[in-house]
Amino acid sequence: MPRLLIVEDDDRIRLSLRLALEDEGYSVRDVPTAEAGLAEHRAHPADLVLVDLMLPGMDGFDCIRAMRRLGDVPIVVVSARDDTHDVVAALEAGADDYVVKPVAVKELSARLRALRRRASGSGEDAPKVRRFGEIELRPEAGEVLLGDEQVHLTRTEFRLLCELADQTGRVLSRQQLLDRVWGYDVYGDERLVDVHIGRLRRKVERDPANPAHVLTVRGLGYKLSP
Amino acid sequence: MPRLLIVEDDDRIRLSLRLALEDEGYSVRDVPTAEAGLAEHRAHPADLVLVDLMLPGMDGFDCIRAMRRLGDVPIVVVSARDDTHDVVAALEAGADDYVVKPVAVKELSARLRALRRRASGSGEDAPKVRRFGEIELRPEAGEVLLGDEQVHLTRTEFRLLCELADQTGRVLSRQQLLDRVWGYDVYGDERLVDVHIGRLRRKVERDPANPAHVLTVRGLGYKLSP
DNA sequence: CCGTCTCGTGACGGTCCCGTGACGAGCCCC
DNA sequence: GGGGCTCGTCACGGGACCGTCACGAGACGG
Repeated sequence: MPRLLIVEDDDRIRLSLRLALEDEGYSVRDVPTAEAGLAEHRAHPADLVLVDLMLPGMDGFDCIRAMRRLGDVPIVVVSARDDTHDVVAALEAGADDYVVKPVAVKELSARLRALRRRASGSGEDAPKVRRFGEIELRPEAGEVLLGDEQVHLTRTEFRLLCELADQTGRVLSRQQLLDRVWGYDVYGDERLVDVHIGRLRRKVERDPANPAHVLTVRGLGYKLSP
Repeated sequence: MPRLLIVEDDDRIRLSLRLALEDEGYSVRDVPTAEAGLAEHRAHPADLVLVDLMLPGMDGFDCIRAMRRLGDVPIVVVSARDDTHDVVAALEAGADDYVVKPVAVKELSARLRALRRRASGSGEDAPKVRRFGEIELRPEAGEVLLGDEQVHLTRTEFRLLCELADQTGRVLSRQQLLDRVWGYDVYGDERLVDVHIGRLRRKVERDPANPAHVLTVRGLGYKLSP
């Protein structure tokens, strides 16, 4: 579930954007100021950021620049001002797109999709099926094979495995996994991750007590080793 | 000089776009039909494509889809129709952006720049692995290799090594290391650092008694030599 | 050469982290 | 409504890890 961060000071617009984009399948967080947006993005990096230009305190341009320094997350400006000068300035600051309020949700959603396609894939179509030793993951089919026999994973276990697989070899903290698997808005107990990791291991590891792929990195989180 | 292909049937608009974008530093080719555009792109692949939607013969949507099949060149639609339905359809077909005529050249140019930045830049960011002789440090994976075998570090040892690595060659005092590894608010015994340095050496040094990289600077602190 | 200071290291008790089993709630399909 | 499946919470136990201390070796200055 892609994570989207909305930075917009108008409560009504923020809420309506949030609802519309949640319908589109995004896990949304929204904040009313640039400062809060930066803090939020630092704590929970988003896959996409929507930012207004006219904000109290730090303005949208500075917000864009600051986020650019943090990473290359796609940024879309949603502004009331239909002015070439603003568009150019926002894009120069590091934004990827600029749409004018009032926005058609369908168009915004299409632009977000286009941007995500461009930002993530960079062209190469993924081989869709990934192997980790004896574990074979087929996201399309929703299947997992251990050796040559299929194992049944619950939805949560499956998504957990997918998220780990998307970042193979990299450590993901419990909080990151909560964000990605359970969604932004869930402030659950981090121990919840442990339980599902355990359940996942019992299904995809030959020796769950000594996992070969779903590894614990003590004090940091979990990772999937190739 | 980035190569830009313009597919636009209106001669006057095509020419003016061409001149404007040549001024912006693009090497421009222009054609009046989708068929010619595809042929041109096949013969001389462009870095960027501008496509009109209303074209005689094959229309812009088909042109976009056909180009998408050829590669992942960034495509910008330049259309007279300001209609959400068209925007969505164009983006779904594979376009990266959609601007409405008459276009402000400055804005178009800024959008092209933003798109090129995104399209090229998404090539992997630096691998972030650092080497110090036989010691290889992979912060993302939470791993450390000595030679080609992985050594297990505890969280504290790992952070300690990372902090030293961040300031390679510079001496860090015990207090600085306490601040960075254990946090500002911890007023622990400075000797604590010694203990962990020792433990670290036993794991990442071939001869812990005569360390080659994790060095003591008597009276000052420790440093990591490259 | 000797006293003092600094650093390395082994041992040990306490703490925190993680794995796991148990349990109840919600959900869906018979 | 019952049974199976999945999920989230909790508590417990074991072990990894940490911080402290003490002792000894080596470095440095006089």
